[in-house]
Amino acid sequence: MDESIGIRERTRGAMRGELADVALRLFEERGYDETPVDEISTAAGISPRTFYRYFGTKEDVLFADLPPTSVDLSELLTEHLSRLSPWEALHQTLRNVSERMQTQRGRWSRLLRVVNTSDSLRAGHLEQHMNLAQTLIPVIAPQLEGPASSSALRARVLVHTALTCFDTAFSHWAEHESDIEILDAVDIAFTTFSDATPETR
Amino acid sequence: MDESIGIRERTRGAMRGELADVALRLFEERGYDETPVDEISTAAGISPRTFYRYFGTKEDVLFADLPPTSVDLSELLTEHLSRLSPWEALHQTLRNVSERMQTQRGRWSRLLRVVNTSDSLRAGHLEQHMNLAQTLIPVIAPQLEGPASSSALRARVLVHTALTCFDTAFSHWAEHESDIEILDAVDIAFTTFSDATPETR
DNA sequence: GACTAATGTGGCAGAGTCTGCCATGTTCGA
DNA sequence: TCGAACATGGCAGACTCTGCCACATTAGTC
Repeated sequence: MDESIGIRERTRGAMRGELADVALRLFEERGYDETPVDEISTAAGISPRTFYRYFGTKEDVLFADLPPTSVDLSELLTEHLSRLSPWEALHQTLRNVSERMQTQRGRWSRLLRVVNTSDSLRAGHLEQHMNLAQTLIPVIAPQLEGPASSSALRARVLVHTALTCFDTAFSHWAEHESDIEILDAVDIAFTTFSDATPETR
Repeated sequence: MDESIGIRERTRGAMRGELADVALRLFEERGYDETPVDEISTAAGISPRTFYRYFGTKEDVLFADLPPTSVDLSELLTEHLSRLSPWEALHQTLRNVSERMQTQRGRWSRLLRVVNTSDSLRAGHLEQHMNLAQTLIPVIAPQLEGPASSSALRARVLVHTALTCFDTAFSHWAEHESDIEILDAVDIAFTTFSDATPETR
């Protein structure tokens, strides 16, 4: 089964991984903005030009191969939607993602720490979520009741809010790593509304 | 009272405004990525170097002088918090911002249309909100009940979610300008949770 | 084993954003 | 009127990213 991949693709994948490792390490040492692509590529033994063949942008070396973007979330979400409310389904879907990420806790906290040192990086991270949102909104939209005129908007709100909760939980966890578990942070984030807005019911 | 400003600052402000106008117009015509700073500055009769004295980055020419960043939201929020729940206070605060923005409806829809044509711009726009969040979170945090360990996280979630609702409402409005009013969109966005998550109570 | 095609890689030039430095002109207050 | 503060412009340079072409390696075929 693996033979079908061919050695070329396997080494290519390995190079992507090595680049990601080297880059993360250098970013931790000297900072993202202070580390030009030149240094990453030479540290990995390739030319700058080749770097841009593996990753379209410098940011991508951090974000491209991350779980939330590589896992098929629509499928997961569809499954949860069959037995949960839209909001709960989003909660569980992103909770599942968090569970998978736990196997790489160390890498994640390193990455989040790097991301939070640079404004441009934070923006790039947000863009990842915008892309994810475009995938999830069409899955949620048909499940919403109420007037069609507002359900399109509410689907957007639900998905973007869910990703915001997810993101906020992770940032908070990365900053207070010793005080709280990832999954607890995610659960607290997703249940904030039911606790904090009694008047709006 | 206005005399204290001095003509220099007044003309400087005028140049900022003119640059913003010229830039928005050019971005509409040729697109953001296809319009180099050279063209904006020459169209406004200044050198590229001087452009970067008025705006630190090319993005800033779109975002820097916008109401949500120039109005003092902390003050507004503090006032609402004295008689509303945190979530409702955030809702009303951003509703007030939306009301002020209505006087520039046309400019806003033009701007949002430009922003939504470029991924990098959308991310930059979100970053404006990240900065706002840093201002609002300390205002909300002391109002939250419950264990201190989770209230810091919940304050972050509430503020980021509020800004997400605000942002989503505006994007939706910009795309369906004829179907919905800004304030209605904002209200729908902010009341999405109370309607859509009965199970989580 | 040799040949061709596909693919990975590197170098080069160039556009575009943004910064530091210095020189020039204009305005303001004394 | 003179010096100080300020706005502007030009220049060089770093950095990201792209298009183009040349070279080498590999894969598949005969």
